[in-house]
Amino acid sequence: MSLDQLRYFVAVAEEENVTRAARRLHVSQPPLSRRIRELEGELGAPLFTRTPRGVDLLPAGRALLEHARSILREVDRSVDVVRATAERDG
Amino acid sequence: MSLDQLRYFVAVAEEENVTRAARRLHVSQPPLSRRIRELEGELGAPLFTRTPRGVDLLPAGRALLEHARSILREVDRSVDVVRATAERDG
DNA sequence: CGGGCTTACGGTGTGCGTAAATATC
DNA sequence: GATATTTACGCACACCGTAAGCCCG
Repeated sequence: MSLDQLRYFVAVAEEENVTRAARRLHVSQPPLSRRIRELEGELGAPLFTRTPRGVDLLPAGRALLEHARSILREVDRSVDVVRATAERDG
Repeated sequence: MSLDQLRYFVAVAEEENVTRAARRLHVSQPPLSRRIRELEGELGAPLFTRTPRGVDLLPAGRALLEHARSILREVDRSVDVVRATAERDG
């Protein structure tokens, strides 16, 4: 599982649609779809159901969404903290 | 910044020595050294000072170490939660 | 010299984009 | 037929390991 995969997942979960998420992420849709499937494969659990209009979050997907957001937030914060610390203490 | 980079960083920080960290991670030392340098480059801040015996954590490195451990813990926990949720709710 | 970090280099695998296929309304 | 996801395919980039180089006690 990679941070990119989590970012991809969050976008798809928020858009509930792979095509729109791909546009938002500035990547093409087939690789995005594939990486979501790979993520589901790694976790051993489906995260979405596929519908004619897009995708719907399953309970496991909703659980991951919270965690993914939290992880990505902490990553961003870490970068800020490290830079600020380097700035301050040389 | 990738999760692998954070795992590599944590090992080097704990061992205070790239060679030992490489053994622990079952990777060879040159790529490990390079990825640490790349991480420093991405962050725009050095994380270690190089010494004849190995490496010493700088303040920015100590700050990152805490965050990295926390992030990696949350990643592991997320996997558990997602699997448990999928198990429970089908 | 010995131990450690770094640079050089070649190979492999992962991830992307385009194009074609499949499915549902 | 339109909109959406998935599969096929070829290519580029990232990462690794081996080998060689560099620095300091």
